[in-house]
Amino acid sequence: MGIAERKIRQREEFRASILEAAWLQVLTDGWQSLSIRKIADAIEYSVPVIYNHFENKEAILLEFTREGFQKLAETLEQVKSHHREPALQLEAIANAYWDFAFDHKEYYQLMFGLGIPACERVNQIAEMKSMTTVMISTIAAAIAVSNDKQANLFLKYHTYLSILHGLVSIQMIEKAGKPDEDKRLILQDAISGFIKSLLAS
Amino acid sequence: MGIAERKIRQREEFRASILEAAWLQVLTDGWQSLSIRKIADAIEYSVPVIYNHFENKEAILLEFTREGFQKLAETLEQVKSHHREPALQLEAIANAYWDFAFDHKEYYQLMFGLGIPACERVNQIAEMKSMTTVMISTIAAAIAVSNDKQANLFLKYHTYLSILHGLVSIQMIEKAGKPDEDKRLILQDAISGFIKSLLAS
DNA sequence: TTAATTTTATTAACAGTGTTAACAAAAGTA
DNA sequence: TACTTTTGTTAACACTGTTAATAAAATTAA
Repeated sequence: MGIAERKIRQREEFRASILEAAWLQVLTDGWQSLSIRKIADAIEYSVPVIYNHFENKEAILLEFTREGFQKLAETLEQVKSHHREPALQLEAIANAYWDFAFDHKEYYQLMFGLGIPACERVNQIAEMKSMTTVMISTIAAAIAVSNDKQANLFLKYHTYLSILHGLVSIQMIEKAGKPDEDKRLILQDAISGFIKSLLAS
Repeated sequence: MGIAERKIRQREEFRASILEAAWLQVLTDGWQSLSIRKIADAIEYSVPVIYNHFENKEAILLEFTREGFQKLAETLEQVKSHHREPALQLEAIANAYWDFAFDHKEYYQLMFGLGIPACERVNQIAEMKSMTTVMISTIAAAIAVSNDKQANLFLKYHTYLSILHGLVSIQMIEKAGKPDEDKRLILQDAISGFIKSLLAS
């Protein structure tokens, strides 16, 4: 009796159609405004059927997060295989990572919990300038005593802030882990590398 | 007639009490679960009065974001003033930035739109391991051909990922700006710095 | 084919959310 | 005291995620 098999297949298809409708939603209006009701509407079923296939909304987002990491990993592996030297590989991976993030913004934001609300917010905040100013002026002073007085100030500032923010937010995602001392080590490592290359380049 | 003055003062106080109640909420349950109704409850007024002082919920969060950047800027300025050498200043600022982020998590998450949903999500995702593996293995290979074979692999991996994620997410926040080429330059700069220090240290 | 059972889908509700229109009460002014 | 303005409340609208009760359909057993 192929009935059981067909049923399983149909369930799978149904599940896929939910994800498809959900992803369309995400691509259209961002994952912030994804709603169970809109998905139900799109697939022309009532709301509770969705709960037969996913425990809750979070489970749907989790699915996309998984997909995202899988796609990213594939891409990085592929790109890596195009080179032999580790240095070139690291460079290629970095570029691919960057491209992935911007070619699949919705995935990336989901994967790393970027909440965007701040996006519109942050750009209308004068107070941010004070922070920027402290950093930029200090970097300017560093460049002034460095071996490369022509270094691009804004670029270096941007790199500095990005490193800091990256360290912090990755750390916040992996919330549990590591004692304080180990975390501080990572910070030391990244920043001393930046400073060294800033002064000596 | 001091009536007008008193009224202004009262309005100010009311506004402050809203923010106070809201902030208590944020500290208790995270900014995700801040709600106008809970604020109204806390200050023992009806909901719409809040809209006499803030255009909407976003405006309240914006206020906190502002506060956050102001506090951070103050801290960084202060810390900077304790040193003369730019290199030391950059290091001190980095440490202070780090401390601020973890001493005032709620502020930091608000300021940079960290959405936490992913926090619980990301830690239950096997697929992430593939990405991690690609990066770690490549860095291991790089260390193997470097001048410091004893370099801490996991630390270097963490730095690498943090730099990438930091670059991406800062870029996403400042969404508009800069042409593609300039952005790529920032990536190149940060990554080549990392690789150089990895190979030559 | 009919009867019993299991699976699947729907309606309707609960408990929240942000926001606002209509109205009542208090405070200030003439 | 009468009028005007400010301030506050009630009640609703339009959403959200989630679920209990129930109807309908599909499958199995007799």
